[in-house]
Formats: sequence, structure tokens, C-alpha cells
Amino acid sequence: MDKLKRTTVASALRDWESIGIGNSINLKGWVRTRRGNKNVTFIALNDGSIIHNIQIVANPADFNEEMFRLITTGSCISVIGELVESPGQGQAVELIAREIEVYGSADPETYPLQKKGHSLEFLREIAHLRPRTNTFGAVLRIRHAMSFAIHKYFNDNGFYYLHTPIITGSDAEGAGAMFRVTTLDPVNPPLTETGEVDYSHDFFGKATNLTVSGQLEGELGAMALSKIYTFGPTFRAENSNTPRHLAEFWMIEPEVAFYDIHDNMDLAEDFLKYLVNYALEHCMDDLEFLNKMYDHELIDRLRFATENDFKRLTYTEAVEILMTSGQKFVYKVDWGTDLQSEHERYLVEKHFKRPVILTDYPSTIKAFYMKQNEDGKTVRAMDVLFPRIGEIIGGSQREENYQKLVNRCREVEIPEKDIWWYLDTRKYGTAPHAGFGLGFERLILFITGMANIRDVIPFPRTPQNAEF
RNA sequence: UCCUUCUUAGCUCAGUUGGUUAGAGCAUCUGACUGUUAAUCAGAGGGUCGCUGGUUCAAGUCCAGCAGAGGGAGCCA
Repeated sequence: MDKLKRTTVASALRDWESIGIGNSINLKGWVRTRRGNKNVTFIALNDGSIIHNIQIVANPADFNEEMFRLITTGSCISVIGELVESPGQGQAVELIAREIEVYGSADPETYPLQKKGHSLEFLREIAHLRPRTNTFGAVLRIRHAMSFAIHKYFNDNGFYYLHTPIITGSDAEGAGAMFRVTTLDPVNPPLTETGEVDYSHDFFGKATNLTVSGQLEGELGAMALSKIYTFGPTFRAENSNTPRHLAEFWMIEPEVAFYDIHDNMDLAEDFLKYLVNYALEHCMDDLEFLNKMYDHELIDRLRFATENDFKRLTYTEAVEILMTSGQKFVYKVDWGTDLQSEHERYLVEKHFKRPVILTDYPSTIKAFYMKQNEDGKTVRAMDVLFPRIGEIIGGSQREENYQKLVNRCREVEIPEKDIWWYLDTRKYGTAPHAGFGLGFERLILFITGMANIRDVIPFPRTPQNAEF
């Protein structure tokens, strides 16, 4: 074939005027559909650079018959031809094929992706091929754009990206069951005198796990660099089977020195609105597809979220609203117990009809490190609740007083020797500070309108499922 | 982990009060058509009804166990 640099489909469709009608280009991609007759064949080609296909027009008589038969749904081809204005409806330009090379055929009898739509459940079973669908192409491009926007937002606002460890030796993070990391022989591990596994012989000389949060280490960074964020994988060994939980997910955790709970809420709201705006500005093709195929209110909902203030109120105020709402709940509303999903949904979807930030929860239902209020009963926690997905952000102002923090550790039986390094930040040059955790996949759920978190990550990890 | 619904062709689903040889649309294959847009039209092939056991003259259909999936709940991001 001629030596021509590859042009992406995105470029051909967007920049065809500067490429020039009548000029030859080389497109490479995967065949979505093929139709036509003896005299003319139309091939819809997609290379993932954009949601749209480009139409390749070929005269079968001009090509080797054996080769031409291999151009079926799913096959991968390289086409050199002339970019022309399309006489047909539905596209501005198309490519008149002069040379075609088949990189890889795809047996139509066994290739699982068809021209017709598939259920999301079926696509989960073929996660190795689903990136080739319009839906997952759109989701994955949006996922990329959101990753980029997160780094851009923090960089533009003076935050430093802190790489907190994936493997941790601390059991004290308090965010649920963890995955053990070990190089010991599972069949015949070294034992202590009392018959327990002796992790002093393990790789790190102690028991280690995959991280459930980078927050504690993030605070160490904030106590030096002032404004930091983490963005990395997080692991929870909880047996959660819901459309909102993964065993392996990505989390963003900003942590800022000298911020109080109000600064923290301002940051969370500004950050989320920035991300939604970024998607509206940079991913409209993909959003329009998702809006059309899955969720007709998606774009309206995204616009609404950027244009309206989040409603801020305390846990105590929320409990009062719920108790006087007249609404029947399966679970009773009661000051001192955590709100159920149905309560949160009522507040967000029925009562306020907008994102809600709840603060000042009872200390008994929140983590040990949250700043204790004067009332002795509540802590400066904040949860950002979104329609359809519930808690998208959980955060707090942190307890910066050494003695109060140590006392709290003792109450909830966290051994000080395990987190001496964390307590040290309160001993030496302590400062008020605050931060939060944003579940990346939950953000992508909101942005894409997808209903199941397994459909917004390329290869989901859930109980009983680590295929691919 | 609990509650609940589901599992029939490659995919999405029908299948009546249990009754002969298991149905459709799409996909695939063959043919027709000189510009299609998830092309259209005609024809063909394609099934161990999730698995195991039970009830019955007879089970896709009823019962039990197991496996997998969906939805809801809990844990949370």
C-alpha cells in the first residue's frame, strides 16, 4: 500500500475542509456494518476516535473477491481512498475506497457483536469486546475526559498530585474489609507460638493490605504542601452486590490545610460543577448519544446541576424534615442512626429536587478522625448526595487537636501504635484542615446517565467476578 | 450477606389449565436489487428449554436443591 499517514475518523469528519475534498487519506478501523449490492458496497467504519462512523464506499468489482468477503462486522481494515462530499443523506463526507487491506477478519458466525443493540447485561459477559460498541466508546471517552479534567482543575487551582501508597500496613483506616497482600505460602504459612499466621515473616515484615483510602497519607501531604489531591485505585473487600459498588474503583481525595467545613463544601460544589461543565463542553457528541439511547433527561439534568446551588443543611435539620414529611418510610427516621437510601433519595429527589450537602452528623456513625463539634454529639462531616446515585462525596473537617483525636482513638479502640505517624501531624505544627473523597465511577454514572457502575469502568471487579 | 424476579436459537423474547414434531423478530448463510443509512425483499440452516433430582401415562410448563444474572436492601465512594 501507499505510504500515507493514518488519519483518524474524528479528524476526517471534523477537519475535512482543511484536509481538502478530493485528497487521498488512509483510514484504519473496525467495521460496524456493511451493506449494498453487486455494484456498490457501503462500509461503516469506526476507530474509536469519535462516536460517529465514516462511510466507506467501494465498488466490489475493483477488489479481490476473497479479500472483499472478509470485510464483515467486527473485522479490522485499512482503507486508502479519496475524501469526497457525500451525495447521500446522513453524512457530510465519505471515502471512495481505492485500496483496502484487511488486518483482521471476524467470523460472522461467531463474532458476538451484531449490528443490532445488545443488552448491557450481555455486554458485561463480553467485556473484552464491548469497548467496540457505541455505548462503551462514549462512556470510555467521557471517562478519559473526566480524568483529564480532574487533574486540570486541581493543577489550575494550586493543588499538588500526591501519590499515596496502594499497599498499606495500617488496619486503622476504618473504611471496611480489606484485601490481604502477602507472599506467604497459603498452604503452609509460618505460624506463631499461638498458632496464628506469623506475618513478621511476610514480605514487609508485617500484615499488609490494599488501600481502602489514601486519606490518612493525604493529610500528611496537606500538612506540608497545603493543597494536595490523590487520584488512584482503591480496594474494598466488602461483599457488596449493588449497581453502585465495586471491589476495585478509583477515588479522588483532595485534602487542604487551613480549610474548614465550609471551605470544604465550597470546594466540593465548585469541583463537581466544573467537571459537569467540562463534560458539556467537550463530550457533547457522546452525551447526545447517551441522552438519545438511555436517558432522555441526561443533558437537562447535567445543565441543572451546574446552574443551581447545592442545598446545604445539617443532619439534624434533615431528620426534622424527614420526620415531619408525612412520607411513609420502610425504615424509621431517628436522630442518631444513619440515614437510609430511601431517606436520602427523598431529600434529594422529592423535597429539594437538587444535589444536597448534609453536614454535622452524629459522631457515633462517623469516622474517628472527623472534627468534633462543641455540642459533644456531632462531628463536622459532610456527604454530598446526588439524584439517582446517592452519596457521591463523603468528607469532613479533620480533628486537629492531638488530645481529642487520641481520646477518640481510644474510644473506638484504634491502637495508637498503628497510626503514630498520623497522630504526629497533630503533635507537630498541627493545623485545621479538611478534605473529601469522590468516587470516580459514581461521578461517571452521573455524567453518563448509566444505571450500573459495572458499565462505567472497562473491566469491573465485583464479588465472584474478576474475568478479563 | 438478606429479600425478590429471572434463566427457552448467536442476541432479544413468546410459549395457554402439563399433552404429538419448540415459536417470532433480529443476526448468520444463499439469492435479488446501481447510493445504502441498524438498507430492503425472498428463501434456508440453527435448540440437551441453566444443571441435578423428583411428581406424572406425559414436564419448557409442577416441586426441591445447586449455579448464574437482574432489581431492591445493608456496607460505602
